[in-house]
Amino acid sequence: MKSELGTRLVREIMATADIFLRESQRLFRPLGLTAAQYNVLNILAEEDGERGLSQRELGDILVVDRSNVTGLVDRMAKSGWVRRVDDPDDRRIFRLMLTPAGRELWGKATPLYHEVVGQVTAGAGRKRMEETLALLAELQNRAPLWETPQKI
Amino acid sequence: MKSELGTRLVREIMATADIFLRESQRLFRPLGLTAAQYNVLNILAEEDGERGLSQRELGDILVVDRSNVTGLVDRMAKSGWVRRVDDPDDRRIFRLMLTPAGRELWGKATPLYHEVVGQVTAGAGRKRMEETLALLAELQNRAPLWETPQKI
DNA sequence: GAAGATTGAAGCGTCAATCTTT
DNA sequence: AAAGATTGACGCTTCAATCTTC
Repeated sequence: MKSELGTRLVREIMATADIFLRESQRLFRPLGLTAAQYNVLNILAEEDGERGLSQRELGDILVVDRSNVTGLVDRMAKSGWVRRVDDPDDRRIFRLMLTPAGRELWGKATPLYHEVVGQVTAGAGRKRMEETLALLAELQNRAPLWETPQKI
Repeated sequence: MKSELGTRLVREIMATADIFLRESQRLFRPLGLTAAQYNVLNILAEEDGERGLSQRELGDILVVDRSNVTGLVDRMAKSGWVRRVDDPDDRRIFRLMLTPAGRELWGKATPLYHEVVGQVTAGAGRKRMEETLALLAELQNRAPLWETPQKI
């Protein structure tokens, strides 16, 4: 059973991520925010610069389909947290910016998030976390192999 | 920045799981199967026993809402891979069983899955994987802490 | 033609409400 | 009343097709 350990590893990584996702959804819910929307807030808040991101760029950072960004931004714009601004140079493009309300919400959600993450990872130990991060990076790099099973 | 490492760890676990999910979807797609459906196949196939699982039990194992199981089983029954059998003792319950076609599909999908997982985890090293598994288990155990931020 | 954004269809997931059976 | 299953509303995600602009 050489690969059994690998199978378990993959399963537990996915199970852990599942739990994190579920719990973060629960954490953000009272703020009217979803986990996906918090990611957007986070990215846009750090893009403090003037230009803002295009929807395409946001999708690339989130690693989601462009079509997904449309609805996500729709909902967040409706909630008043994000604005679409016409790009002056290219009329195909919208530039995304946080509204003041969006920035305020981000300011409220972030310490909450950091607090629980800090608690959950508290006893993990710096070295062990770094080793795990290295392993995860290797797995991510090898993931493209999934695309080529063998043309069954 | 004591907690920054923890934040990175959480982010990378979720990113890695994301990649695995995406790639496994791609892997199963030619078989007309989704990743969630493969999990069902897998659980039901190992439940080789006679009784089968109730939908409630399946949901508990998958860690998804009961309401989700209904649609999942609907679609798999429509594809002819799963059967709902009336429980002889309790008329509220359906017992779920793989059809022969479902078992055959499972037999086809599983070696494919194990092959790619084996490739992706190939260079990881037994000891490192075991250490990571231990860390993941700790994180999962601590996850309930997410529920109690501090009643903001 | 290619790139950015959108739309529609489908699957997966949650939650809240309902129905049947226990 | 409690438990198993279902339904409906909503959000996230993908894929394929379309529209506008480059």
